Amino acid sequence: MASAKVGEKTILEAAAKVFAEKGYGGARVDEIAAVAGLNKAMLYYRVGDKEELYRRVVLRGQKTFTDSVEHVISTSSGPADAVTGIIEAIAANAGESRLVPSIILREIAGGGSTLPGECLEEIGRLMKLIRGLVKEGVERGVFRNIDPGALQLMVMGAVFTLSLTGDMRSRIAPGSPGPLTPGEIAESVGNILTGGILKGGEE
Amino acid sequence: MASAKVGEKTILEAAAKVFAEKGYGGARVDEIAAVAGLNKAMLYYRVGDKEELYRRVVLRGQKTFTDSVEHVISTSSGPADAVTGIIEAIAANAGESRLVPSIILREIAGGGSTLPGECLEEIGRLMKLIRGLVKEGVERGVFRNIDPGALQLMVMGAVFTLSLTGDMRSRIAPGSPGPLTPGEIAESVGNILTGGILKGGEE
Amino acid sequence: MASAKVGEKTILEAAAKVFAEKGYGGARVDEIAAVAGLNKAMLYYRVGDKEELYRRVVLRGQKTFTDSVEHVISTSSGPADAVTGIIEAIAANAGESRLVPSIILREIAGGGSTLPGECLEEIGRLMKLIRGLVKEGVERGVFRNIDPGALQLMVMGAVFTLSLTGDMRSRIAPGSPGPLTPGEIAESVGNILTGGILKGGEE
Amino acid sequence: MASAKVGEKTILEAAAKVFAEKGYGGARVDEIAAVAGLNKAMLYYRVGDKEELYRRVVLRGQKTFTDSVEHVISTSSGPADAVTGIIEAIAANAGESRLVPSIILREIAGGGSTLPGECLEEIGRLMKLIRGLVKEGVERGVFRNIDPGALQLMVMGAVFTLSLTGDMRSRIAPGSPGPLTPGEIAESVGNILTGGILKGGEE
DNA sequence: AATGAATGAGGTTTCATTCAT
DNA sequence: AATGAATGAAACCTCATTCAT
Repeated sequence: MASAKVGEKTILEAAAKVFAEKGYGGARVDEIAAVAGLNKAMLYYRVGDKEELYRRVVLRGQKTFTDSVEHVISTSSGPADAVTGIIEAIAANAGESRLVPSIILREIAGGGSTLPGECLEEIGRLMKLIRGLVKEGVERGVFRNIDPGALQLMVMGAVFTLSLTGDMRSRIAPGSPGPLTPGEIAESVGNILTGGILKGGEE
Repeated sequence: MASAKVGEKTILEAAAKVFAEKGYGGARVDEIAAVAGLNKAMLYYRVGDKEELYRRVVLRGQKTFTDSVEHVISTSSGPADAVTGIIEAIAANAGESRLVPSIILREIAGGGSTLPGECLEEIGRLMKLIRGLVKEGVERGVFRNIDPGALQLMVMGAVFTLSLTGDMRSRIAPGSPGPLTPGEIAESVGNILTGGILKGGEE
Repeated sequence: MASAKVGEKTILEAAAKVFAEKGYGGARVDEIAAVAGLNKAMLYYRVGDKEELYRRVVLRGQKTFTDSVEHVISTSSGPADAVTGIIEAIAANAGESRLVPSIILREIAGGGSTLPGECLEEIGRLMKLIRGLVKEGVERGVFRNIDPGALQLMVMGAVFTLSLTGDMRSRIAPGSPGPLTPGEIAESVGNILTGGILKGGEE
Repeated sequence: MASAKVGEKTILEAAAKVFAEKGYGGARVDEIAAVAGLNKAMLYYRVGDKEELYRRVVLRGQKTFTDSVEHVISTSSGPADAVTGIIEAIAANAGESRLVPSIILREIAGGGSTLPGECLEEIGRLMKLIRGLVKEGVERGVFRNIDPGALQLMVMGAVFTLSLTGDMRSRIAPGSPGPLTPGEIAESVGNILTGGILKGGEE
């Protein structure tokens, strides 16, 4: 059935979609090929085996992600501003495609055992950025004394979870407000993170 | 060949372990049987097929989890106290077994598509508890006006992520302090959640 | 649960029922035990393995069957009378339990490959009876010159088929008269066999 | 490893062979694949699972069978002639491959419980043909008043039984004439059916 | 570049059979 | 005599991967 020149981008996007929905173990190469609109054998010819496919997908997603964080930091006016910006960026990113959040959450669930080495390094790059940011904030007296790793993971965990549970929430809690927009998510999380949940707000 | 009466609890624990590590798709019935110290056919005799096995594991984990939250709420002195207590309970729970966090995170990643109906209901029970708690806190003037769903998911996402990334952190960031204890996790999260990250704490 | 003394007759009848419905390959020892109302292990203790179970069931059915044919022949007033009597006996037998017909039909379908030796011998006894009958009829000038083997198989094939298709007929042909009684079957077959289907009757 | 394009016909024929010999329950997919000269997985790729395989085999056999009956009826000079022709056609058909007879006999034995719906419909088509034929014969005064269903089943039962017992007969009754040719079978059955077994031929 | 056909390894499930009590 | 628990072998089916064209 023709298929009219399927670019590598399409392939990786199709793979991303399936990996995100089913996880590495649950994803079927057949399905990826079908979603990409491509003969299965072509996947092997063009990209490689399932593992390689996964590696590329994850790496691509991570790069986009870390790049956006990097950009926000370098253009922000200060640590507090940067945090808000990052949350917004993450939420926007996650709203655009479930892919990275879902894959990262799965990797976290599995203890990162299936993550190729290169990907671990890329995660390192992200953490370094965040650590730098927090450190600066603390030194400048803007942030309280916070574990940067904890902060980064909290933010990621929170934003990803909120982004991914949009559909589920309406199924579970009929009265709930339904899927949140990236903007709302960023606001919710940012709000709590910056001000805490207590009314008084003091320590 | 020995094995002396393997209880159903053992079976479910073995299954939980494997599902937690590999996810539903990646888990092998063979492995579960081996971990349970049991012949593969026995799994089918005693519990049922892979799907049923998963259903029971998840449900059991969820029940334990929600029960502990329920207990904390009913014995706490007030909403603020309860939130701290819940965070501690979740962290303790997650520290004890990676199981529930990891399974829930995976389900979140997959959009809950593989979650049996009964499990969704159990999630509903949990959310109801949290919602009640937040509502009370807001009414009493203890909490700022917060979306309870967002809070619950944030907490879960944050705590689970922190609990599960212990091992990974040292691999990724050599300088990092290593796996946190449940107590440290609870403190980190509780700290940020209650007071926010900003020094002044205003707004 | 108890099961209050299950006799061997009951066991064989249960087995017969299941073998008749599902065939040897399709029958499950579990199901036989369940139908007999007794623990699976007891089947092995009391009767033996699946093959032995089958052997006994088939042999028992055959003996009853051949005995009734033998009885009819020995008490009939002549060959023509005996043929009618046999048809009636077979039909009555088949009406009583689908068992023998169904098992024999299956064995015919499979070329008798699963039939234990003893059973083949018992079939031999039946054929000898029929052959004797036909031979006598031909010698006395009552029957036309007929292949006794063909006659016996035709009668068996016809009667069994009619007996077993009762339920099916109404499902397939809504207007059809529904399951026939053994008497009607015997009449139908006897009628055709003795008089032929042509109106004039002579060759 | 070779095998050079195995057609679907070959697959269905192999399946037919095995189903005919062993029945649905006794047939092994492995064996069917081996007989077809094909990797097991290919069966699933090309045809589907065991049940689908069976459905196709049975339907194909039935169609061939009913078609031949239809052809005989439409080209015969009258009802009596048609009956003889059908018997010959069935016998020829059965002589050519044990397949259809054996499968149908098994289905009769099992009460048609495993027959897919489509196949029941196809049986309906056959019965309609026969019913029309008998009705015409009776109306024209050629046949005595006969239950068409009974006639059809008798003929089928008789011819199939005779066709399939060729091998068995010599094993059971050493003196017997051995397997009959389709022609002989048709003659035997036709002879008895048209003229009856009694010498005079009167009622 | 592209694809239908093919395959082996491995996954899930079932089943006849036996053991311990 | 009776049974729940246990097991190995084998059945059905799927999947990642490759080949021939």
